[in-house]
Amino acid sequence: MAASVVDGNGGSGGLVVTELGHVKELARQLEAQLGGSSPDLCKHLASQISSIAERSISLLITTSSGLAGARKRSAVPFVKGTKKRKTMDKKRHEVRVSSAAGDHPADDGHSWRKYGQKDILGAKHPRGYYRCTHRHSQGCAATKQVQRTDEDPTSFDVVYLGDHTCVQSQWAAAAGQAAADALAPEYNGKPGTNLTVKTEGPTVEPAEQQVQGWDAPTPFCFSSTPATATASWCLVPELSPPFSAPSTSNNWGVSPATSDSNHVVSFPPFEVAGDDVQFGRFEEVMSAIDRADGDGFLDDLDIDVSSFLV
DNA sequence: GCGATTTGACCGTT
DNA sequence: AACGGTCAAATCGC
Repeated sequence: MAASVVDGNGGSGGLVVTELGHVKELARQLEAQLGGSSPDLCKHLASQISSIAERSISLLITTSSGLAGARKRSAVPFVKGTKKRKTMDKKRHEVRVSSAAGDHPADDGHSWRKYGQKDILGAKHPRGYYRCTHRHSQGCAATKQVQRTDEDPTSFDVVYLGDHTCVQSQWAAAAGQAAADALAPEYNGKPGTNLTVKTEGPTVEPAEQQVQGWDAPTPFCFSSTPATATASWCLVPELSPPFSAPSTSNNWGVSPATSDSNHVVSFPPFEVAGDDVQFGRFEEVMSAIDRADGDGFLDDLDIDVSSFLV
C-alpha cells in the first residue's frame, strides 16, 4: 500500500479544501480545549473532525480512479457467477484495536468462537478467524478476523464481516439507542445539527442511509461494551454528527467498563484513548492544509490515504 | 458431556 | 500454483 494523495479529481478538490478547512478550524478549537475542563466538548469536536475528514477522504477516493482498488488486496473475492463464497457479499468494517493484555484484542461486546487460524503471507503473525457464537443457534452470520499488527505487538487489526442478527445484538441495539438518547440530548432538534446514532435495533433510517451495526458503510462504527449491556454505534457521516460519549463513560470510541477498558480503538487519522486525543498523522494533514495555497494543496500532501481507511 | 480451541485439509479465487 | 477463508475432526478445559 503506497498510494499517495494526488488531486487528480477535477472538481472535488475545492470541496475537499473547504471540508479540510473546517477540520482545521475544529482542530484548533479542540487544541484550545485540550486540558481544559470540558472533555465532552473535546470529544464532540474530535467527532466532528473525524466525520468531516472521512467525508473528504471518501471524496478523494471516489474521484481518484484506481486508488480504492489498490487500497487493499482482494481478500474478499469478487462475486462472479453462481459460485460465490459466503463471505463475498458481506460488508466489511475494519478497526485497529490496542490491548493492554497484549495477547488478544479487547472484548467488543459480542461473543465469538474461533474457527480457524492462518499464517498470512507477509504478515509476522497469524490471522485468527472468528464467528458469532450464535451462528448455529440463531443463524447469526457475523464473523471477524483478528490479526496482530507487525508494527505494534499490542495492536490488532480487527475486520468485522457481516451482520449480527443474533438476539444479543438486538439487545445491544436497544442499549445503544438508550445510550444515544442519554448521551447527547442537547443536540437533538438543534438546527444545523443532527445526531444519528445507529444501532442494530429495529429503528433504522428510512432512506438509503440505512446502516446497521458493524457493517455500516461509515467510518464511525464502534462498539461499546458496558458491563451490563453491549451496543454498537454508527454515525452517519453525511450528517456531521456532533457526538459526545455516554455519561457513564469518559471514553470515546473505546469500550468502557470492561476488563480491558484501557484499550484503544483508533479512527484514523487520529485516535482517542480516554480523554486524550492523540494526534498522529492528523497533524501532518493539518500542517499540509496550513501550507495549502489553493487547488494544488494536495500535491503537498504526501500521505498514504489508505492509512486513513478503516 | 458440552462448548471452545487447535490444526490440517479442502475449496474458491486470482 | 499460491493464497485466503472455511470446514471439521481431534483435543482441551470447565
